[in-house]
Amino acid sequence: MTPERTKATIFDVARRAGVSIKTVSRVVNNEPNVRQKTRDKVLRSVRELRYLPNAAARELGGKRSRVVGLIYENAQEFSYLNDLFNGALGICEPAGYTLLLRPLTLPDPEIIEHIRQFALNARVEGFVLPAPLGDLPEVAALLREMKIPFAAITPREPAPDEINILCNDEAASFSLTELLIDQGHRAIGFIKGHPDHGASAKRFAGYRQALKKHRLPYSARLVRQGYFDFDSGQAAAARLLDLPRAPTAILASNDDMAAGVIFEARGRGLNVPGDLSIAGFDDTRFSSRIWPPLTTVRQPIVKMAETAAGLLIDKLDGGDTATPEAPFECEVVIRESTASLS
Amino acid sequence: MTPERTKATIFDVARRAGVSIKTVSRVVNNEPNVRQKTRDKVLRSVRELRYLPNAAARELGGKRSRVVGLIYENAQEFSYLNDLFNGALGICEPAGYTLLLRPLTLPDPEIIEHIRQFALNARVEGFVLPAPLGDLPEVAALLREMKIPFAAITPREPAPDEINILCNDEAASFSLTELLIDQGHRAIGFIKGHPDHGASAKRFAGYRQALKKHRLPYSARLVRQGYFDFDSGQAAAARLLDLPRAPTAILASNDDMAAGVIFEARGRGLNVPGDLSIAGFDDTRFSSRIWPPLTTVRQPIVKMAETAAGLLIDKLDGGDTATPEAPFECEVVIRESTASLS
DNA sequence: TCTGGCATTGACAACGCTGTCAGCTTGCTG
DNA sequence: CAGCAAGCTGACAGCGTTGTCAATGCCAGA
Repeated sequence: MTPERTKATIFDVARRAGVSIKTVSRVVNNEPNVRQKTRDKVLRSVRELRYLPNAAARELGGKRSRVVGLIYENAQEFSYLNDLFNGALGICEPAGYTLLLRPLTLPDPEIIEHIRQFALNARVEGFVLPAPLGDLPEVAALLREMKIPFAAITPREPAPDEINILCNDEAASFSLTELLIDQGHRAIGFIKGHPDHGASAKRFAGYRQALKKHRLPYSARLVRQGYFDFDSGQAAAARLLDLPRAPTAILASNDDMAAGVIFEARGRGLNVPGDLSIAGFDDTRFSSRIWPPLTTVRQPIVKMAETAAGLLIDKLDGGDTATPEAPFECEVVIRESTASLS
Repeated sequence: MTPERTKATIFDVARRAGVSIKTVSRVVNNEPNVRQKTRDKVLRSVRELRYLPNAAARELGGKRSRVVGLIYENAQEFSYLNDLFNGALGICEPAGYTLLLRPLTLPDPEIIEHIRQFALNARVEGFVLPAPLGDLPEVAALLREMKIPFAAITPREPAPDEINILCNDEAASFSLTELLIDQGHRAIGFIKGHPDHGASAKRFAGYRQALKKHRLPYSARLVRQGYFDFDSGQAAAARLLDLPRAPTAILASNDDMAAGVIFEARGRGLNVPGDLSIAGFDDTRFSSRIWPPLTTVRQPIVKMAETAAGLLIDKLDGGDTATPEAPFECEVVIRESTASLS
């Protein structure tokens, strides 16, 4: 085989296979109406010449950029983003799609303009929108106006006609709360997540349901608003621990805040979990690495991202209507930050 | 102004400005030899029509993809990656370049093939190579063979003819060690970083220099090999703390390992920093959020990434030879994980 | 005024693919 | 065995830029 001096084009492949470039195009794009024998000839030629379609020419001729955009909130937990990105990339790459990231700092008064610019500049054909972006009505409106489909990951309200990836946050929160109740805790503090995230309400709902099931009184003074960041978790913990009859367990709506709670507890010389049990959500990279390792809930984020990207690409490739997916299952991970009330 | 039904092309701009498309092209690409008056006319037309050059056509016609690739090790600290990405993106976007990420899981026997595929598929014009990728000779060889320039961030050996972004790791390590010595520590353990990273050797060198300056004996038994991950840090700490005359301070070559040391110390019921002072490197997101907050060294990663991307783009745009940059300054961040020997 | 030479501008052919549409095959029906 | 539909294939015109090269404009110096 002669070392290719220059990259092979569709013409080279066609000549070698003894067909027209159009037929090569059909084969490469998996279009129907090509005889199997012809298809084989072309594929062999493609392989022998290591033919790689020129993406620019493809886009110019065919109006398809094969670019998927992933917009995310810059403040998000990194391991979450990492899983998200790896999951989506793992699907996009083999499918011949390019995955482009676009961080956003929320709240952003110019968010619409930023997304519009990104979509235009990068010729994005479809978006993956992790929480909380799938919940912003102006974003959904913009994408609808631009006729760009999207896959929302854990939105509060599933968007009609779009792809929605859900997980059973509520059930997981229920289980986690139940675990604490089983361990003998009666005064269980709860730190809510950012109100813009759909997950926040669900996690809170699970907490209330568990209390109800076990006939424990719900007390608003044991519930504080947090914003998913370490500092808000710490602040909320401080106020909970200042309470006359402080909780013996605190459930934070994510691990960042739970880490803040641990930090606050340690600062007060409290023993975790001896004096205070703490649990979070998300199972971030550090959840198992802080002391004590955190009891938490793990979402199958990689799989969720894979599914989001996969369904989106199906849609872009003109596949059938996206099938409504069953919610993904979360898993409670029990570690040392929670213990029976002694 | 009529609402543009369809996106404006270079022809529309040319017609409106009363010039040829070639002249529009020249103006848009900032080429010389266009009269100022003509330039203004064209620019006005561009603005009025909201003209955005079609990237695909540009690439097809001009052979320039304006894609910069960022290859990174998937196991890397997320906040490091995040800073890296945000820094590079902040430069690429306004410059009209697309930044594409490509995670790699090291060690990877097929790394060359993976990078080659990525470069080919994504038509990458230049790479940003954070440590340890800038140190792998086969990667450098591949990129040279493919004639793709790159910017290496903190490589062990600056690559000749390429862009190298350095920082004074050694001096920072020296300062940190000196800090511990000043606090009265005499038996200072050191956990080395991954041998593939250029920074590892430099950090170790700074440690030895500080000992030397203060006439403290260097003892190999106080030095352990780590690999930049939490577990190796914990394991190394375990062996150091098992020593007959255990160190009263441990310097880990990064924060992940330092977190492992804290974890191990806590597991043994040691008080940090009362019984053991601990310091790390990198100032990751969690460094200040674990208990106790970690004394560490902060690298200006965002700036380093910006510089890397900036110089790379200059090179791709046919700018002059990249000026050799002075190393970036690291900053010692003193927190509560270190204290005077009581 | 004329000329050479540089600055400025434009005409037109790539670039490598996909969409359209027409033409050729094939297999089946009557 | 004609006739027709469906299956298969190819010719060719875009797609929106940039590169090349020729044409024109302009100015200083002869």
